[in-house]
Amino acid sequence: MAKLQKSIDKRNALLKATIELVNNSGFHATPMSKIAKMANVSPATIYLYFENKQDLVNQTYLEVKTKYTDFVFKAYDENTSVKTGFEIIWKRIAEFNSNECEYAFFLNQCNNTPMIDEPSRKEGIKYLQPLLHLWQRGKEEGVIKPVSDYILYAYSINPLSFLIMAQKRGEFQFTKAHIDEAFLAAWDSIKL
Amino acid sequence: MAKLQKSIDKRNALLKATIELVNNSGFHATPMSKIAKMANVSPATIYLYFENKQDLVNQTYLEVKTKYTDFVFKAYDENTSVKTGFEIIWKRIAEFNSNECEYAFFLNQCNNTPMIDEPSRKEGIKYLQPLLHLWQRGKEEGVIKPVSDYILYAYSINPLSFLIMAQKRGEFQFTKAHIDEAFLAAWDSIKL
Amino acid sequence: MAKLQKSIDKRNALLKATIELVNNSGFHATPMSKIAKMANVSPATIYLYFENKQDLVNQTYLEVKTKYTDFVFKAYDENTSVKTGFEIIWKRIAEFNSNECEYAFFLNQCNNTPMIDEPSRKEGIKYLQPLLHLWQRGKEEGVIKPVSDYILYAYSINPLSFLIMAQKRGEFQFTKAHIDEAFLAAWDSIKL
Amino acid sequence: MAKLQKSIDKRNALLKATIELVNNSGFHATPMSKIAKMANVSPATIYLYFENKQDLVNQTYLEVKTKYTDFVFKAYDENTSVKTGFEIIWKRIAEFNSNECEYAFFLNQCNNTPMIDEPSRKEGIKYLQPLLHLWQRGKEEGVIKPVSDYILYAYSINPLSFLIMAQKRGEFQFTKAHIDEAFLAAWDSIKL
DNA sequence: CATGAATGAGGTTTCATTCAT
DNA sequence: AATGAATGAAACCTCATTCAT
Repeated sequence: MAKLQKSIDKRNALLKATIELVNNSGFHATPMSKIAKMANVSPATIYLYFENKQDLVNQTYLEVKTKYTDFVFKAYDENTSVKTGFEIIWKRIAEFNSNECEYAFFLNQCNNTPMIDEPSRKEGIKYLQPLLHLWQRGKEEGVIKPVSDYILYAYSINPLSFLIMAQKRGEFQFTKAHIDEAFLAAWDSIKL
Repeated sequence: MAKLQKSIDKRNALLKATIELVNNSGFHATPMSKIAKMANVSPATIYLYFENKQDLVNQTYLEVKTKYTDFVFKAYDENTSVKTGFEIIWKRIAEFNSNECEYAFFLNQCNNTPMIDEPSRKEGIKYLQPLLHLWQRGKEEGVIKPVSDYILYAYSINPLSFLIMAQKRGEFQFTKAHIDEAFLAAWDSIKL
Repeated sequence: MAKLQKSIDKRNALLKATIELVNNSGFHATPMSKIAKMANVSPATIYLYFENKQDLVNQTYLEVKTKYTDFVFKAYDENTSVKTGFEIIWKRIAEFNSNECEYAFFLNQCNNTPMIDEPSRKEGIKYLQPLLHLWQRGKEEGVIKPVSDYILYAYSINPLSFLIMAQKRGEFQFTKAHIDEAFLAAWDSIKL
Repeated sequence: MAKLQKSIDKRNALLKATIELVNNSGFHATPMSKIAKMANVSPATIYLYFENKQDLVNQTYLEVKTKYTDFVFKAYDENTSVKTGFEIIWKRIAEFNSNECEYAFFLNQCNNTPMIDEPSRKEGIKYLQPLLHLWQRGKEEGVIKPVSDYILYAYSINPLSFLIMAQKRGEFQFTKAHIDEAFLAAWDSIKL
């Protein structure tokens, strides 16, 4: 057990280091040696846990994406009105962005650069299903605008990423009040 | 004259090559040698026009940002209603994203990674002034929600970036109809 | 007993794996980890049986060389005519090359690259004594050309190595008929 | 001109260093850094002249093989008896082995290990044509044994490689007298 | 002004070997 | 005796930058 635990610890330390360093410098500007140093292992050790750098980042991505989805949809229950359901999910996403901002930054980088390879990206997309189903229901009930999910996502969910990145850059302070304003804007943009 | 002209041509070729290569591979995965080759120039020549790689990218960024702003605000006239003004600006932004998507991709990369250094990024921000003024007027007139400009931007402007990137990835086709839907969502999200 | 037996099995598995992998990739392109894997053993275990990689290869070489000599000279009896004696030995060598080609390839690699260290190489040379004695007798009897043993070896024995390697590369098919032709060439080259 | 000459010099220095180092240690035990040092260039410079290590060795092989063939067949004239023609070629090969033994060692290494890739090996084989034609004529005239060219080569040409390698190892001294003895053995082995 | 050649520094990855268990 | 995990050293290779021409 001790040995296994140590291995898991090392793997986690590597994932953590990857997230932090990639957040600050991007994929290509983050050398394996730095990741190793931050995780307190030898560079060679990384290759016991991951095939290569790309694999390390892919696995980190999928792990973080899973954390994100677990967090976002844990509190969600299908038996609510569309608006309530959306509010619950949206607020969880906002909370994740605030509380786990390292994770949020990382996912953002992944979504905006050719850092993650196609298969892992595809794998990461399926996680949104519950939200898509909710929107589907909303369209059928005439509560949500009958437009592409991409547009709904672009206007109601993605702006949070922009705001969180602005906050990271120190340009913007995301307060409680802002969250309510943001939610209103999100809902207004997609509601019929 | 011939000499000077030639120089400008070379500089432009370098900027163009930078945009294309960075769009496809990102900043750190784009070697100077490739930029030089694509611009039909020796690597050493780059350093006659730019201090170093960072400077090349910064200058490219500012140049593209200028093209963007020039295009976006050229048709704008302050003497319109807030809604009309916003629509004009928004549609120009959408048009730029569609017609000059190479430029749009590049600006997006710049906004989402630690590729551009802080000074250049700061420099690039001031360009939005006319839109900010319009929003200010809108807030005073009670037409626009009285919230931070960052939130207004996040919900009404930034989603276009998300959609254009989704289109680049081939996930989404941005049609004429979509543009109208998107504008509606944008306006709904910020109007009072 | 069980313990000792097990050890010998492991050692043999390691020698076998070494031969196969070195045959296919050469000494320096064969990592210890692969040898261990093929022998179903931990890399660390190798070092219980051998001092280091060089020692592993040296020991493998001497072991194979012994198998070779045992096979080649087993049927040999000094009380024959020189020609008959030579034919017996030659045919055994040819048979070894055909039937135990893995061993033959390995010996060949060892003879042609700086893979084996000098002491082991020296050790491996003495095995040929019976053949050298036969040639000595042949020279005294005026049956064999009075030339250096190196020349006799180069022309009557070594060509088999070349042919067997050509066969391994798929360039040449070594049939029964070829063996007789080859023997004739061998004998013609050294007989007076 | 000066520049071009310098480039050619550098390339030649690299080929020379490759030959010497590979001769002494083998392909996989010869790091690029050592080759660079011996050629008095930076490791990075190697990659201006060769794509990678494999390419460096392949090109070296082909270059040396060409030197070999040029030397061997330069004095050869088709209008001779088979025996005389063979003697001329054989003696030239022997001379090459003696005088350019670095080249000869190198070719030998190449022929006996998986160092050279298949395409280059194939490329290197065609060089022997004149000898094969001579043998063909010899068979038709009933002067040469009617056996596979591989066997003829194995017995009449390849032994020289063995002897030259033995000499390199210091086991055997290849004198003028030896050459005549060796030629006789070679001819006896293939003549009818 | 323009360049091709050159390189030092540093990137990712491999591997022979060791060590705690 | 046996091992899986770990690693320092070194392998191949790339690239931003410089310099002689």
